[in-house]
Amino acid sequence: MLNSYFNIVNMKKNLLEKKAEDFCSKNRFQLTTPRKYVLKIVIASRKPIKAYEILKKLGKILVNPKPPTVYRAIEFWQKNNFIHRIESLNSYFACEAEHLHSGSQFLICDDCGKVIESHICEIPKVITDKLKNKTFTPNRWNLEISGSCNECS
Amino acid sequence: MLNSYFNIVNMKKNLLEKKAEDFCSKNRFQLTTPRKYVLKIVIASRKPIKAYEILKKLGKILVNPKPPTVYRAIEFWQKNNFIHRIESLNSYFACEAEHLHSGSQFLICDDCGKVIESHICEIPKVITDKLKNKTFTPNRWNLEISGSCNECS
DNA sequence: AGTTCAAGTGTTATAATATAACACTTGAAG
DNA sequence: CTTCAAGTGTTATATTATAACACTTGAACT
Repeated sequence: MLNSYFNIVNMKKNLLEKKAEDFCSKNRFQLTTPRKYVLKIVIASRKPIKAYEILKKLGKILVNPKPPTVYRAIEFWQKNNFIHRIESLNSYFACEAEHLHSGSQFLICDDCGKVIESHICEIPKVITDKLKNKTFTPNRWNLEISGSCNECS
Repeated sequence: MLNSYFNIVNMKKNLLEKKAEDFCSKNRFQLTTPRKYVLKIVIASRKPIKAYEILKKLGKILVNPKPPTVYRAIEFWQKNNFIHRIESLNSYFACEAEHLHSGSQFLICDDCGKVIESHICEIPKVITDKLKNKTFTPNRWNLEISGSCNECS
């Protein structure tokens, strides 16, 4: 009997790729070869992946790709909310949210490297309360929590 | 009449340096020349400062310092909670908190680069609620909110 | 069908950020 | 006054990211 976990993962993978196709045609962006494969690679990696790791994997598909090729594709997908940058790891991670969001939160396991994204859309109230008198207009936000996941601790 | 803002800033500056001295003697760490001046530089810069900017300023005090000198001092102060790294800016910032804290939050103005640290010590409840069934043990956390400050928006 | 031009790519080079490794120095505990 | 962990100085290099410029492509116009 096959492990159903992988079936679910593969489903998500295909859905995300489909979503990307739709997104591009809807918005008249080109789903070019580098864009397509960079996204595929990031989605396939179920952990945060580094730009030069993407580059290496891309090298198995395209002939001798260069860093800007990867960084441009990353930038495109990041801008359009298909991937997030995990700042504390200099890494990139596919976003499974069904909607745009200006904030993201990650649980990062220091031991196994696993990352869980929690889709909270509002900046937590403690924060906004504290900032009431600062009159600051938030634009983007990112919360990264490091620790140990249940499998490692 | 002098602007009292700068007096307050200078007071804070001196307090922080004093605190660092106390911290080192209490804990039997050495307040060495590079450590002392790196901290001074980070405190004096009231905005997040980059490692190579610190290096450049340090070069006006010490003879031809090298990157590891700066990075080691940064690491020391960061570990001991005197400075934080602002991940989204690859920059470092003096912490004014009177206590240790495993989490930090920053408001970062995209326009003028000003940063405000808000000292919230607990991970916001929305987050912990959402993560209840994930059984994840947090260790450190960092929230960075980018936007426009009141002077820029 | 040909023209146009913004969007996108390929490539070279280099900037910016960070660390490994190793020999040397220092200071405080015994 | 020895010892050795803690800390420094230095060389070299790894890692991450972008500037700049010539070239290609596709789809919106005549």
